[in-house]
Amino acid sequence: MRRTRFATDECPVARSVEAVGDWWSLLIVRDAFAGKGRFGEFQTSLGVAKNILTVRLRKLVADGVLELVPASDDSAFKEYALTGRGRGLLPVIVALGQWGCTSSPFKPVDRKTGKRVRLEFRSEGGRKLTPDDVQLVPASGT
Amino acid sequence: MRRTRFATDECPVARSVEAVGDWWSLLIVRDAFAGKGRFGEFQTSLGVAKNILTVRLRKLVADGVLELVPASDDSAFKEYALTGRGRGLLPVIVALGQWGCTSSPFKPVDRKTGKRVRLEFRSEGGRKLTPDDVQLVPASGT
DNA sequence: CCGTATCCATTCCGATACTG
DNA sequence: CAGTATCGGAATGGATACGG
Repeated sequence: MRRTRFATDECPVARSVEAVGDWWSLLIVRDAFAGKGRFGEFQTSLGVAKNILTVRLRKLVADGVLELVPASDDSAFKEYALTGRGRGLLPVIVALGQWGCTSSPFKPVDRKTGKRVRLEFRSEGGRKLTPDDVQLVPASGT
Repeated sequence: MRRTRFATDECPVARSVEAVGDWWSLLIVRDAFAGKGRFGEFQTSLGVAKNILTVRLRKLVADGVLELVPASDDSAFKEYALTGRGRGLLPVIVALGQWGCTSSPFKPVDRKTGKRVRLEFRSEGGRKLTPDDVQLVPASGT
């Protein structure tokens, strides 16, 4: 029963971990943000075995991260599209990307201006904080 | 040779994925941010098998996320502490936490004011953006 | 207390072959 | 193109026993 435990873990990080499943899922989500939606696109992009991809996609759909929609170009097929919940994962992707390195094949930009976007910590007052300004405290709701 | 491929992947997300390894590592990092540092603390907190924990800690140290430092209370033992690189993972943890849910055993606060901190997308001009305002574009460096 | 070493079950992953 | 089915190898994970 390995890591099923995480699904009911009280920590949202752990539950996110469980929901997204494994890293394949996250890379699929990354590709989805990059505009990919077809089974073959994911398969080519990730080089993952097709059976694994099938399982991952199914899980992502079951978890409400992706949904199957009619393909835009060819009505005979379906496409995988991010749900609202799925789009909520963008900060995770961007945070990983920012941590990974600077030069990236995918960069986040403002949809309107096309300018570079970054993830920042902001206090309630709106003040920009560095990671060192931030600490994780044990709890007390919200 | 499974997923070793990711280590040389050009995408920083994929490389982060490889560096952090698996979800255990991320949960260890989460605990480290929460002030934990001793082997036993991780072991108790995560309920992970000790041999697995050993491997994960070793990998995190090798990847420069954690480092071994003399224990503060008992000089006979060592503690695992986040490196600068490791502290850079905080946005990832917080992003996962924000996505996971609202009520959390760990919340990020401003170290100085104690007030709630959130991760936000900001354009270069400083304007706050929603995830829907942001798109991932294929590349062109930095 | 802090690991290491071993054993075993489960799972993951990749390759391949096959269907519609 | 979009999967499904099966197979074997590798890695993960848990439990336990052992040593510094």
